[in-house]
Amino acid sequence: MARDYAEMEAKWQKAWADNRLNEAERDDGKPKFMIIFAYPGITGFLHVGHLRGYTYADALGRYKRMTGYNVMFPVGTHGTGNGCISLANKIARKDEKTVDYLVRNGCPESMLEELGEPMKVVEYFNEVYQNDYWRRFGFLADFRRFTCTLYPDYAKFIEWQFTKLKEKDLLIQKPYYAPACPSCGPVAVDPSETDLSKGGLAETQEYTLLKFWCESKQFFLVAATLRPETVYGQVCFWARPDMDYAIVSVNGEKWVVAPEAAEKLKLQFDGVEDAGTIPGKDLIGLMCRAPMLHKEIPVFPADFVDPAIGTGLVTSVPSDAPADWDSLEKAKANPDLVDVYGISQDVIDAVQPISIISIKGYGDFPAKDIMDRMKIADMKDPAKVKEAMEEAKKTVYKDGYHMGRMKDVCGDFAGLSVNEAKDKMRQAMVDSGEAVIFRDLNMEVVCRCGKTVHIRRIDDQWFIKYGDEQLTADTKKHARDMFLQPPEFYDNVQGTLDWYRERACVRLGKWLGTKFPFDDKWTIEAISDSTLYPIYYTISLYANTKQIEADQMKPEFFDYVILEEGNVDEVSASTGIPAELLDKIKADVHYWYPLDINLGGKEHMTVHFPVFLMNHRAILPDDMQPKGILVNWYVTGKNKDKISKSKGGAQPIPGAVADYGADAMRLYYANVASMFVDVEWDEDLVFNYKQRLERIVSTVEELIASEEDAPAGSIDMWLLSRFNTHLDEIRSSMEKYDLRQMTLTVYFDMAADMRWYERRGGKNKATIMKALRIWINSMMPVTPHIAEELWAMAGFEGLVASAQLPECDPAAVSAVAEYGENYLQSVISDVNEIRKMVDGDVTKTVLYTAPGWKNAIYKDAVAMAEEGTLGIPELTKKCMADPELKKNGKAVSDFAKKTAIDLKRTNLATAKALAEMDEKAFLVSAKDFISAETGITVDVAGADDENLYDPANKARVATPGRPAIYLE
RNA sequence: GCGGAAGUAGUCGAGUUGGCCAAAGACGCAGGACUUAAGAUCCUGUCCUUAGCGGUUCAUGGGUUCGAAUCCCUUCUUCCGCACCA
Repeated sequence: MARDYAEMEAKWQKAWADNRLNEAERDDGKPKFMIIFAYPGITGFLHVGHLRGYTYADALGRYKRMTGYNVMFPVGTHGTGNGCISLANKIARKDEKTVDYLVRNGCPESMLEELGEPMKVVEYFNEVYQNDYWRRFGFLADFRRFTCTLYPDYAKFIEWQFTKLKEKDLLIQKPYYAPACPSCGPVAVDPSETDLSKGGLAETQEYTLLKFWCESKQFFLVAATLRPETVYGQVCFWARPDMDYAIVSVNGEKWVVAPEAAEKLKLQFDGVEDAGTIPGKDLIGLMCRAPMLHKEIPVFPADFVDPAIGTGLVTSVPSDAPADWDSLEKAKANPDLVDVYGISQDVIDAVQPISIISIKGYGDFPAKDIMDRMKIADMKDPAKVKEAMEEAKKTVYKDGYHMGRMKDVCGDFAGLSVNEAKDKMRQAMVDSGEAVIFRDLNMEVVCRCGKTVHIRRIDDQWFIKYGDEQLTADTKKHARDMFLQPPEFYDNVQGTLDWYRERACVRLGKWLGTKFPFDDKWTIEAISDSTLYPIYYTISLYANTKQIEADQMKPEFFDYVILEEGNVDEVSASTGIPAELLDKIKADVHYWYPLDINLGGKEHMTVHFPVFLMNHRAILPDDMQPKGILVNWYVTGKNKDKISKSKGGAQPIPGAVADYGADAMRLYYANVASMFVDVEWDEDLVFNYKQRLERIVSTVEELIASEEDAPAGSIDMWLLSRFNTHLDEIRSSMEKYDLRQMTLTVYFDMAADMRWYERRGGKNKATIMKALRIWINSMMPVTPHIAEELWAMAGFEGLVASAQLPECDPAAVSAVAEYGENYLQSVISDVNEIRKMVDGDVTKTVLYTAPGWKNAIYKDAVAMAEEGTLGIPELTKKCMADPELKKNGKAVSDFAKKTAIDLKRTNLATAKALAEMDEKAFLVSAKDFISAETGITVDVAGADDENLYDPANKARVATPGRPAIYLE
């Protein structure tokens, strides 16, 4: 059936908008429900994966609407940071990939000129997100309340928030080391490489700079190490003879380091100045005094030293560093030491590895052991050797760190475990002035702008004090009392909250965002301005409709409407906002808040959600704390990666909606898996959902169109019982926000029931309309457009989007009616099962229902089970007391035993239904149906019947609920 | 390393307060119906065995229990977070 989904969807979306169903207005007489999804950062076009979470939010909101709630579902975007700037820059310089990406996603070429300007990028994507994604998917979001973190009124809110944090002593200043680009300022180094063109996997490492005094030259050779605990094993020093080193003056001392390192030092230490250069070859052969060890060691040449890492000078600990062991062996064998550098053989011979750490499973020299074990000496391919050496280094470091113990040669530190010694020894050397701490990236990192990123010290950095004990304790307590899904998040968040310390909250340099209210050289960074914002949706409406202006939104305004502090006339006087309006806004804020659900992807679990909770706890009173957080997992690409926005693998959203329809995609998201697992994007699967929906649509269409009507019978009771039961299931699933279970009920179970009803010849018009009323209404949250279409077709009143889901009618629920059909299905299934085993054609079957005495026992057993007195001896005793039963002796006691055991494990309602059922009458009435289903003649008989036709003596095995079957 | 999660049939995935679980649903596959236009629809089947019985399963090996996919421990494997990144 060809159906123009786009047109149909647009029609209903317009109807919703015309009826203003999406607009959230305070209604003091009605319970409210406020749900948001964590607004997306503006980073370009979104992909089909993002819509997963957003769709959940809309579906939950719609469900709440149809169960009596006044719902607010606002949306917004997050533009803070440098994403938009870097995107605009790339567009401005006509970066080919970027332009191609934009065009492919439907950006008109004419827009490209304008988009070189960051704020234009923001404006453009604000429209794209709202129109091409959220409206297109049929979200009943209150677009009037849309806000963006770069709006001037939003900035006022953030300023107020920071004023509050400061008042509560939660803002502090201290020095801070951050990766920074010389022109763009601090950048984020992470695998997504949002800010970078290279090096997203780099880690910041804390090196210990060791100072080696060189008496003859009166300067320090400065080596960087990650293993300060190995200083007692130093035997020599490595420098590159083929490069020039820089001499810098640091607080009056002269340090020799690689030129790259000199630049880095300037970023992290004060008073670093250039003081000349020295050729590397001039360093070879010098003697220098090793820190802590206090021994003179010689400088040897080495070609493995990389000037870009650390200081470009390396201290040698052959016992525990495979590279050092290897290099030392080579160096000693190198005649240049004597011939070229004039080092005396005595000095060379004196360089012997010192055993300093004992590790279980290793000998005196772990570095040598690991190389022997890995047979590195036998390797020929240089690339393989390099890889193996890297591996060897890691292994020996790891084992040493966890199992190693310092040996006696290690002075005061002897006997300590390596991980203890590491910190203590570093601290000791720092205290004695022999070492300083230096931070460096472990690989090259290049900013989007093309410059190399280094670690830089930033003084007077502002932090939010998330480590505050009281705040942490209060937040943890609240997190125990609220709704958090999935359960492991509920547990983990406690630990995450504990682990939070200070967090840098402002940035220098070119960033989009709100200026820091206490010093406008800083810009508030992206996470810190997106923690309290849901409450702002209750206010944004007034700014968006120009009822208030940004510059009227002074701190006292927020104090009044949010915290109910201050005097309305004074606030009105100072802001120029009428008192009535102030009170109206205040009433709105307190009607809608607290937030009921904040829904976001799993990436928010350790960052956004905890700070969201902490900021609420820090600033708002008890009755405004968030009530729930729902975390959704991702839609991933084929290779299990998160579908990457930048890599452009996924289909653009508008194309996907056009292909499958918004409802099919919504159903796909809701039903394909639990919220809490990743799913792989699979177009075929989406197509399947589309087909399933179409099948449901045509089923409903046919039911509505059918002219037939028939009197109601047992199958009608069955259908209404089932559908009313489903209503309860839907409600209990949604109680837990379990959309998957809910959609399973609505789109699978109910569809199957409807089919069975038709198959059983159900044709009662009134029953059908009652069932459709329930069914179509149940489809509204997830597939609203199709529900609307069917609702209209069935002639129901108004829009289903504003209809209320019927309550389950307990009078319609009948265990007996439901049991009958299950019974029938299992009889048919048994007949088929047995027929499969029989050779030759089957023409006839006889179904024997259980004899009266078995039914009598069963009834007794059920009655006893209801009273809770059922047991094998009790039941047997009771049976034997009956003279009629006693005649059957052993058969009775066996059956009583079996019945008692069975009943203990079956559902009592089912058992009762069976006990009340007249099986024989039921089977007689269903005879024709069974016959039609199986294609064979059916006879029904009771095992007690006189002149029973029972050639195979089957009737004796019949039990209640399980007729015996004979085939011929 | 630290912390967390998870391993279920050909596949994706339910089921994890222990019992009604040979284990939902979907997909795939096989047979049939309808038809020969459809990535259509509808039935039936899909661990082994078998007149519906029974047997053996839920990464692995052990344990607790009258009873375990579900609880405890071994081992193996996979995934995720670890901070200034939304």
